[in-house]
Amino acid sequence: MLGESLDPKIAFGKALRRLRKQAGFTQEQLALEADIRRTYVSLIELGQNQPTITVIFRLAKALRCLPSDLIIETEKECWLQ
Amino acid sequence: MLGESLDPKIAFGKALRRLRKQAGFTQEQLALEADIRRTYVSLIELGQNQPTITVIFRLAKALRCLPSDLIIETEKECWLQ
DNA sequence: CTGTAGACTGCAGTCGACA
DNA sequence: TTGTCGACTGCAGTCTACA
Repeated sequence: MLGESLDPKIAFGKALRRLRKQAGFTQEQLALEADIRRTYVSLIELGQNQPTITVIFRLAKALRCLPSDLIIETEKECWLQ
Repeated sequence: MLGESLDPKIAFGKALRRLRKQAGFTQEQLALEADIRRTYVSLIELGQNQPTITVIFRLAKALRCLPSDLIIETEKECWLQ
């Protein structure tokens, strides 16, 4: 059977970390560009906090991608495996 | 010049209302399927509250669409005008 | 059918410091 | 470079009730 679908907040954290590294950013650089705190980026990536839509848009802008791209990557983490 | 980009939480509310009506749901039916409160759906659609990623995923499931589709519609409200 | 209102609980998000 | 910890503020999200 196919694996259980992953909690969206866990999946988002994994997707964010993957995209951040692809972009060659540290958590600190990403936080700076997204205007949020570095410690909060850490919590999100670890799936210990879930972002609101405003934060999702800020992170996408900082990563120079569309918010929908971030969500598409999250869906992959959620459902592909 | 192009119009100011709309606040994501306002844009999300507009997109949600549009998709909900397209699906032929009332706020109450949507809330029931998404397992959130009807009054909260109202607040989101009016842009008075912004959802977390968990709520975005629940709403998309209830609307039988992908979370990324919901965000794509939000981007349209944000940037196309 | 939808908006609103008040009061409430838990967590999103901040801040500073240290391993 | 990232995780963690404690303490904090504001808001996400609930509940009930009424226009």
